[in-house]
Amino acid sequence: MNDFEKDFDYLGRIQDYYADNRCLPSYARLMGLLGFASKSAVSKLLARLQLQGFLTRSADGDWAPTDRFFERTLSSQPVPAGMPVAARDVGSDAFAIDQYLIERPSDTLLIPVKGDSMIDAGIHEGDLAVIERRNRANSGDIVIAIVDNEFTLKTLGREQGRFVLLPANPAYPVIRPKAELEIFGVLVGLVRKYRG
Amino acid sequence: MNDFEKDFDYLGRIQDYYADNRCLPSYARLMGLLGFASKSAVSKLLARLQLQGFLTRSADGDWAPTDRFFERTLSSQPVPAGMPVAARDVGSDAFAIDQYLIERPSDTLLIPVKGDSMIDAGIHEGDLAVIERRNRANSGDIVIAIVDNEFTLKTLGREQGRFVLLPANPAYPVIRPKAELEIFGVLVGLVRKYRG
DNA sequence: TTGCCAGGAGAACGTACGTTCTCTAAAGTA
DNA sequence: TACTTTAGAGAACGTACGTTCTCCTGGCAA
Repeated sequence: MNDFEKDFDYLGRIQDYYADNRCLPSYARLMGLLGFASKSAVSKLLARLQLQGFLTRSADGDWAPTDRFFERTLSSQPVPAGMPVAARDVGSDAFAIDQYLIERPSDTLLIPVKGDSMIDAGIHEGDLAVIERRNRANSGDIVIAIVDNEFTLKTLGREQGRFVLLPANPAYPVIRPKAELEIFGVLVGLVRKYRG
Repeated sequence: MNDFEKDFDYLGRIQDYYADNRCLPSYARLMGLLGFASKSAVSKLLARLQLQGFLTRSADGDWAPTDRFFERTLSSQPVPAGMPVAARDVGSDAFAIDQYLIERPSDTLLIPVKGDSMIDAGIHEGDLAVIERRNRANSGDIVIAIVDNEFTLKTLGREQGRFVLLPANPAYPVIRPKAELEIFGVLVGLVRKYRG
């Protein structure tokens, strides 16, 4: 393992710590975490990671992760077993999930999916719907509409010039709103977590 | 504003600070942030927020946000028509999804899904599979296996003591590997983007 | 009015913090 | 070989840290 890979391995452990604790570890804890016996080693490592753009200093002078800190490996080709993920091999790329899904952060929110009315569209109960707030949508879009004071996730359709809400499950009826259909937002992404 | 609302306001400012700095503020900074003139006021506030389940102590004894701390990014309650949205945007919380899905960043990578062999599990072509690298898995897990030097996403099953790979699409056959089955990782999450 | 309670002020304390030195050992280069 | 570079060890320093007291004050109930 060369120096570059070693620092990448260190970075991985810091990322894991951050995922657990939602905060960067102190110098003392980094010593234990990385196997260092001195804080100056930690200090120099952090300086190197800052140069590579993974860390920065906050306004208060504390260390803080950068966007690059949260980039994950995107790989479409199998890599030999035993190769560390962190060592970005050929065919792999860096990738930030949130930036991929969310284009307009201030207009975007996450809403848990209830029920199975969109199951045929691959949208399951418990999935997290990434919704961009908007009052208009096109036929064919999957939208969050407000019906009877409740959020409803359905495909927007048209019938005789009127908007209707189409479930993606034959067990559910098409919703034909009597009044104006109130669209809350448009589905721009979906997030599902497995294992609890 | 009663005591409960006041604490909620304090919590909001702590959440804002966290979104900016990706770390909870120290007692001294909380004093400035909340308008307190003493640290004991901070100490007691944190104790109250802990009771309400917004904060907790990490294994190292530090304060750490709980899941509930981030809950404002999820709107689980229906929003009455015409009312302003109680749900918070995802805007300031720059990596909400990433942190939701990924527990061990250094062992996690993203792999684009090819084909429709898992369509009945709600996994579509073009989705991004969030994979945690691991050589072992349990029957019933959805895994990435390496077959013919290609990634294959299937449900892990057992047949007469041997591992097999089960598609979630009747058009595809069960894969019964002749040699040892090479498991690359386990599916821990799924990400889908709509609208190009 | 009195007593009680809780949020906050203010101060003291011990410690863990981040920084910054010098020094060592190993690796690379001429 | 000798020179240079660099990751890390180790120690020292000043400070900001979290905790824990006591005391003050306003609100509420009896």
